[in-house]
Amino acid sequence: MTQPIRLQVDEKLHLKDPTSTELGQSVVEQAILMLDELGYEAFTFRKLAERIGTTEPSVYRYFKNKQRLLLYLTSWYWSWMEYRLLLATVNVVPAEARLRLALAELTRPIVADDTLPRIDEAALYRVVVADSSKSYLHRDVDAENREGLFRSYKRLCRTVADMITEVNPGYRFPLALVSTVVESSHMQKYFAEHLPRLTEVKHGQAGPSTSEFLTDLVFRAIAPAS
Amino acid sequence: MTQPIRLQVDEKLHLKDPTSTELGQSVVEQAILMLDELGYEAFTFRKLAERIGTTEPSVYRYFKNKQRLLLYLTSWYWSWMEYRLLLATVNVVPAEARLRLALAELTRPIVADDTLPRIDEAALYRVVVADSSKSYLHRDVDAENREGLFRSYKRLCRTVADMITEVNPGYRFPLALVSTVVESSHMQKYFAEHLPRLTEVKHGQAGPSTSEFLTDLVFRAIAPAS
DNA sequence: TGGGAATGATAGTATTACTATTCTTTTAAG
DNA sequence: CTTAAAAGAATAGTAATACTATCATTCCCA
Repeated sequence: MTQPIRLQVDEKLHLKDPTSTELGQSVVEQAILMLDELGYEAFTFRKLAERIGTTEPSVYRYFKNKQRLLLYLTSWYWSWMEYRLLLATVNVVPAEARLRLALAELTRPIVADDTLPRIDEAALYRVVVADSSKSYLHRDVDAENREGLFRSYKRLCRTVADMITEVNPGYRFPLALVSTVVESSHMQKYFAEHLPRLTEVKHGQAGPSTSEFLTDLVFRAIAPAS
Repeated sequence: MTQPIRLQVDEKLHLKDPTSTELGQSVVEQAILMLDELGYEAFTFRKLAERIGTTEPSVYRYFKNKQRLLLYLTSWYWSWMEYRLLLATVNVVPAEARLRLALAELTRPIVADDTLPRIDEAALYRVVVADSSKSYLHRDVDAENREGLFRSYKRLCRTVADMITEVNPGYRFPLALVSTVVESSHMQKYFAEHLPRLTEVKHGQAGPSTSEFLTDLVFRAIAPAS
């Protein structure tokens, strides 16, 4: 059995550390499930409180509002992704092989496992696919960015961008390419399921995968001109 | 002076055609400006009604809700984009040149002009950049898709995907590539302005442009293996 | 045992999204 | 003209949401 891991997220993302109490853990655990079931718009702190048998203000004690809770969950997800990415590449030396493994981690759908206690990884993945962009597409981005709340996302992108630069130091857009790939990997999954005319990637059946598409895209993009 | 153009959008996007009355035109005109100023979340029909000197139910007479109004505006934008794209490529025969011109249209930021009466194109562009993904990232996508409300977006993607296939019939992911490019062109602009550590593209200053990044990306991606 | 901090519950408020109903104007027929 | 039907717009709601001020309880250390 693998060790349960604990990931750090920025303190400013919560008012009170939800991992420090039983109630806090329930809040995070059930928030993931309810966001997955209801979607971000229909999810409310009142419904969440009812479900875990507590009251609205108790939830507000942990998170300022639902937008911050979403940002907490996505930040946690990015940190977890970076951890998995480092784990997958730690013993690999050749730059191209490292990048290939990193891309495989970045673009592969998450299925359920139990490395993380009380976290439904598959549900969290679906929430990230459908709603992560809403954590920065709003009026307060600039203020939140000044507070450093997007650090884990930036760090992840930087890590992969550095791998690209190692493979081809002459490529001019490593960061833009990585952020495009990360967002596209979610988008293609969402399109395959809901707007299938926008992609060749298939939902839940045999067919070309997002991983194939994006891995091919990256290696062709950064290949030195021949 | 260029002819003012009129674009068709699906009838189901509105309850009553806003172009058919003075009030309807004001609703669309001011909605664009207010969405740009306030962002999608803070924008309400009440505020809009107040601004144009009418009442909430009068606005609801034209659009079912604010999500439909957003979808109307983005659909209109995609139709307009396709129109511009056809205009730019109509007299060009070589497949590669056509694709290059299409990508230039797709990825270039919109600046103000007066071809469209009562529409602030630059404001609409900013709204599309910041909020267009919210028109499909919600619970009702599947129902709205069944109603055909995403047709203009699909048609645009298909048009460009066909251009890619003409350049290289062997490329396996034309649609996925186009939807990635379209979304990325907005995202890179948004990141450049709000989260600049996620991209090499610069906001409002000299530096590599989104067009350069994405044009390079597409042509490298579809280049036949040498 | 008693005072303060931490936690939680009660009961609000302002705003939002939306609607049922009424009022007014326009139009069109007799 | 007159009047009746239809269309358009305004009034005045409601239920739900996002949050908060206040009050009550428990816990912990002195």
